[in-house]
Amino acid sequence: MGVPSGSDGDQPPTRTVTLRDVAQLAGVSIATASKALNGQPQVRATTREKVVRAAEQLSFSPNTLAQGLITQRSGTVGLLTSDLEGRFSIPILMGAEDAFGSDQTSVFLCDARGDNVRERHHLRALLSRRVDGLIVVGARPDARPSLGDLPVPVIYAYSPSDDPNDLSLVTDNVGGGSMAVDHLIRHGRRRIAHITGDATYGAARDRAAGALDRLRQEGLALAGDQVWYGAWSEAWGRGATRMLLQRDPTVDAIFAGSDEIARGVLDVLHQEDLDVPGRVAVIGFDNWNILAANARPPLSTIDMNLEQLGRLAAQRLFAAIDGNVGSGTETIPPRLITRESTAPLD
Amino acid sequence: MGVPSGSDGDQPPTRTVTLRDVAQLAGVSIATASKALNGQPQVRATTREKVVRAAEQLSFSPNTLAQGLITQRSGTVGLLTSDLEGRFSIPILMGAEDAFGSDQTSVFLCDARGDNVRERHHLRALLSRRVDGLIVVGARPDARPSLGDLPVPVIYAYSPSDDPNDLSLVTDNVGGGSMAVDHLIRHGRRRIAHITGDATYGAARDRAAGALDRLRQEGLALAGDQVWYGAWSEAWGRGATRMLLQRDPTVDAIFAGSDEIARGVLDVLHQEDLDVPGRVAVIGFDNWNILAANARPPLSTIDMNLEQLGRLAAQRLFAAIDGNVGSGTETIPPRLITRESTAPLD
DNA sequence: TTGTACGCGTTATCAT
DNA sequence: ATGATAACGCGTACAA
Repeated sequence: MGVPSGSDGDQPPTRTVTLRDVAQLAGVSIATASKALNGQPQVRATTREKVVRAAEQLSFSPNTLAQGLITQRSGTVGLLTSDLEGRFSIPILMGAEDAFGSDQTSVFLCDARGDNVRERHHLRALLSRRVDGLIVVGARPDARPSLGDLPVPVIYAYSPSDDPNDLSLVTDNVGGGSMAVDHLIRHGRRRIAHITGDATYGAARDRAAGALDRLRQEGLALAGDQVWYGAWSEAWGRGATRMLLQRDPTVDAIFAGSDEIARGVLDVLHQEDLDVPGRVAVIGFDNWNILAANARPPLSTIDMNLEQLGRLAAQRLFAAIDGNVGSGTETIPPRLITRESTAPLD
Repeated sequence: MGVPSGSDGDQPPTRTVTLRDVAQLAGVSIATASKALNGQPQVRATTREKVVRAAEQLSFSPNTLAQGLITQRSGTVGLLTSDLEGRFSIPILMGAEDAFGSDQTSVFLCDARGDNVRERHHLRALLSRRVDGLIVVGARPDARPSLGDLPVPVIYAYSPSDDPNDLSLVTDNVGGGSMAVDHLIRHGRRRIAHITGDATYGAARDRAAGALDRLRQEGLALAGDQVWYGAWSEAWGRGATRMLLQRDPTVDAIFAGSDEIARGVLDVLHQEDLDVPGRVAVIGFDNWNILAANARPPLSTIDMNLEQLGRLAAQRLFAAIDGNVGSGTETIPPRLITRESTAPLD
């Protein structure tokens, strides 16, 4: 079909305006037009004025592709994510996009959907588009295979590369776990339990390690006698809490490995008529706003500062593009979000 | 700092390999190399073989920028979103990215963060990059100002353009509301109430209109005597449910305007010991998996098919780029997701 | 201060 | 079937 849009009559297919048109209208050569628009000093003020005016009049917009051909810089970067759906990619992506946006560089978004073939495919396309650099955002906080030697710098975010020569940016899960327990201790809790997700996730083990570490420092034992590994789901939060309460009714605080799990924990505590935080304090992980802020009561939690991680990735990539390539793994500190679920005992 | 990465010695700054290198290695002219690689018929099989092999050996990757200069097509499109944070943009964006990915076109992601200035800024950048087209993804399902006449086709997704000459793709909120109530009726419910979000959202009013319409068809009155407009939050879901139960204890089903609200509804129903779905059925809206699938019980809901909307936007944009520009507003039908919160009364 | 001429990497048109 | 050569739109060394 194709209804012709616009009410204007059939204008001749208006060629996109080039620098030649501007130069012509201004009555100068292409070279001077270029210099004038690019703020080169060797051009008379009045001439520059003429050119600028002409450019505006024609609403000239320089062809970045042509510029890139010359400068050998496309002014673009690739954002290669493994799962857009996952909630962790988004903030990172936002941070990066934000950091780049304030500069001149545009961002190619590619979602590999966890598929290796698709990833290679996107990689080829990006290199063919001559991106100046690449940020690879993983789906889970465990090491992923390096992309190997590429003609452009690469930063790995969230999932570190398995090659220590690459530069990776990750969250500090050990520190986060420790921070959560520290917060509970400072609020007078002594019988602290830990319910968390899939033990095959490094994040789960790291958070637990941090938590246990902090408990040990304080000479406290873990309530419930074990770390309750399971699934990253509300359902597991419910199930584990029931088991926990049965095994150890003296528990006065629960550190949940994710906000989802924490919601399940809250649900069962309500069912058992155990006041939160009066009787049991609860702290989550992720600061997933929709879950944490709207919980009853609002949930204290650990924020991994993913947006900052994204921004930092952008900065590191810039540095690498400018020749300052780094390597190793850089860790971003988490942040405590205090809400009502851990208010002090009165 | 900048630790030099890689363990290989200081290789000379390896120039990116061009078609010339390939031609040279294959012992042919640049022109023939080009033809060979592009599958032109006028080239001997053995020659083509040579060239292809040379290209592989050098892992040649054609410079898309240069190609674009000639073909006047960049093979890129812009995805201009108003709020990446918002959960609605993501699935649309995924659908579009997916549809494009299977073709040759790459996607520029731009987040305007609801800021008009930033939007113009991104727009300039995208046009300067010679994108072949644009998809504008709004933050809320109400009309937004048109970008006006641009040198490339534009598709508006989720938020329709206020200019009927533009092509907009939106979800069917009236149909969704009607579908939700229909489902409840089919399962024997007669005392149906509706709790929803901010009345300034067209989506809220449309869903309510669809619900009321379906009730009217059936000769049923709305339980609770009114549509409970409020906020798109769990807290409002709780508050409204309490008021509703007070005003009309006979209610046997609640249609919530969002899954968030539905979660609040469920919470209060549990507190009041009203079995779901035994005593009261609950249906949400959005199919926001994390909220709906993990609710207790799992929540029936309406899915707006946003990913499909994104894919369709990509297809329509392709058509427009190929000259088949459309206009007006196209509506994507929603889809009912049945879970346990609306299981039939036994 | 301005203009000429060349090149960026590729495709397309013409000879050969 | 192959190879010069001219574009594409722009930046820049060099000459004027």
